[in-house]
Amino acid sequence: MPTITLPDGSQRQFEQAVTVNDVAMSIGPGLAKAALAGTVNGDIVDTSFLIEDDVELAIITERDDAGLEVIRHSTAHLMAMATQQLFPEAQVTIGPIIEDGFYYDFAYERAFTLEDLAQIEKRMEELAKQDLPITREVMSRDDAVSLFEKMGEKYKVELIEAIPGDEELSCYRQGEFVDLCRGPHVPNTAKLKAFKLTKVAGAYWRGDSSNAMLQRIYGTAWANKKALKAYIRRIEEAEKRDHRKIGKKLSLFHMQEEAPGMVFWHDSGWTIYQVIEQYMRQQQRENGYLEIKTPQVVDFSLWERSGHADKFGDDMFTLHTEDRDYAVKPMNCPCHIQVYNQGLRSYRDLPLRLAEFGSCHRNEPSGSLHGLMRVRGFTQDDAHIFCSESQIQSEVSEFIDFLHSVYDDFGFEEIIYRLSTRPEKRVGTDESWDKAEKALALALDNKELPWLELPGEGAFYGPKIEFSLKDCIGRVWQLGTIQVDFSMPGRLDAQYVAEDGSRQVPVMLHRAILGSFERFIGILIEHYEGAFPSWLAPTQAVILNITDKQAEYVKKVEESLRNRGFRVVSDLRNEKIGFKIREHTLQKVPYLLVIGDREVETNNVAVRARRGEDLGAMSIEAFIKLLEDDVARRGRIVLEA
RNA sequence: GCUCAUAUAGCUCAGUCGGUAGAGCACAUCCUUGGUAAGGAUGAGGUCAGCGGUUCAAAUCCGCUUAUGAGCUCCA
Repeated sequence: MPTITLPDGSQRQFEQAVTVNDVAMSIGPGLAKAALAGTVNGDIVDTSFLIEDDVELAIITERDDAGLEVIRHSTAHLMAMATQQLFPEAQVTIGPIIEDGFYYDFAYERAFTLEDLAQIEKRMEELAKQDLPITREVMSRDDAVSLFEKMGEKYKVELIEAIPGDEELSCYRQGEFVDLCRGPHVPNTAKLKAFKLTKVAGAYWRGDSSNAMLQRIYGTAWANKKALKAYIRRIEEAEKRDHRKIGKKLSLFHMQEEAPGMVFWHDSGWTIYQVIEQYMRQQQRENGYLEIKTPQVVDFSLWERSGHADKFGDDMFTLHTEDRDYAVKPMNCPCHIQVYNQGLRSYRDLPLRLAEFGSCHRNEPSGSLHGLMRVRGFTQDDAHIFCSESQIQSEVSEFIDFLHSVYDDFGFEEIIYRLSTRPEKRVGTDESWDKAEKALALALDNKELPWLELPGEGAFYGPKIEFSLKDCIGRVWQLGTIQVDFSMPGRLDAQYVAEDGSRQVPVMLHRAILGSFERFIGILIEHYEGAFPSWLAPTQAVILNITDKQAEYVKKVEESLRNRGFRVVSDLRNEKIGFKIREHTLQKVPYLLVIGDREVETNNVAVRARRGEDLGAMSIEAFIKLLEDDVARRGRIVLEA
């Protein structure tokens, strides 16, 4: 005689065991129709789940996030069913949900084409309309193995065999399609009303590049057609932020076939780059860093000693002269240790923070190149902090504060924090690793930052924190990082004299805030959709004449703004004012100063802000003040008073 | 690096069945001097990513190479 407590606290009693669906029905037939799943004491279950004891129950519908996840998961099954009907030779593997959708990996003799996708989607629509009931059955692991063996699903068998022998497994069946799955699923295929297959791509079995390549079909699924349409529109809008498109439109940079993965910066893009570099230089100076500059081409033997040649030799660009082999540096750290090693260091010198805008080259795999986000030639705002173990904690903590103040200036709010911990192959004692990981975790916790642990993802020489941001379509890119290194200083003979006169090996913290200028600017372009705040905008204001008569006055205004250090140009072309305004608005210039006879007579400028608002006529001095304030604000988000 | 797709004028793109290319914008010249998102006319501009093959004939079909895109792997 179960008593069921609903989310609003109300209770219902039943004479005998009931399913989630029965309970929903007892509340109302509308709810029963809308029910996709339930949560029983916090665990998500099918609507067919039989409740025998007193429980807390919530009915899940498409309005719950969990309901949407169930829909997506069931849509993945629907796709697998449709695919196997059309391509009986295709074997199923895994089909999880992802952000906004799902995918399913198939083993098939050839790649699916876009025509195949359209066909699969059509079959899915048909199957959904058939309103096939989706049923759950439980079986032993061995029964499951023989079932899928009989069906010739060898990947599925491999998956099941990895599960402990005594565990019970569940299978879901719809029509003649069966799949091993934890569930839950929607009660019938008619609940799947709004989906679309989006792309097809190869993906390695179990994510291992030495395994076979499977065919992955991606799809998106929503509660209804309206939400699906809204999603598609959202993606289309997001794609307009693509830094490659905006970079071209605003002529910030370009790349070309002769230098894959290398950036040709145009004057506008280089202006942004330079503003950022000068800003970082200033910030570093204020935060106790010493700026240095080290060579880009260094004898290969240094990379052998540092361990880079061994681990990353293939990714390094090398040069050969008659008698020597060199490498173009892929990282700055070995060079920074060379600077550290000049002269005998004392514990009194620590922490020593050496910074460099270090130009690095890495021969990244061709398939991984991506606009400015992943390039082969880039410049890092790199620095290495040489310190004692006892200084790690405070250095990491100070660094995170520094990073936040920089990100605030760029208006970044949604930072993803990740802590990568010890990998299997590593150097250093467990004791050091314990200490370093704890120091990093504590630094994050002390600032109450939400972070995710990536076990085993640390570098071989030490754990690291990654600070990442998302691009316009949600891909995550690492910008900042701080990494503890127990290995390299020792390998390259860095030492200091401790209080007791003994020689000690310093700990090295690798750290970057922007990461690389290239990637950072890529993210920045997408963040601002090309509409840079005044301090970064390549051109801060354009001065426009209405007719030739005002040309002289325009030049005068231009000169007085230039003299105050602003980046301004005048547009004296023989075009209508509306035409010029349109053009510079599309170029996302923050301020347009319109000069007609009225402004010349009153010695004013008429100011139009980028969004189209008319700030009215003002004196040149008043505009200078306005722009100065705007520049001083940087990209900080100003809360409305 | 792997799978699939793509590559046509400076940019965005069209080009049917194989018959040696077209639009809009941009650019140049001229007219127009116009008050807040496109004034008008005329003109120039490409041997269709590169190499090879099939064919009387290739932007179009086939192969290779390069680059780009999406995803996978990788990312010190």
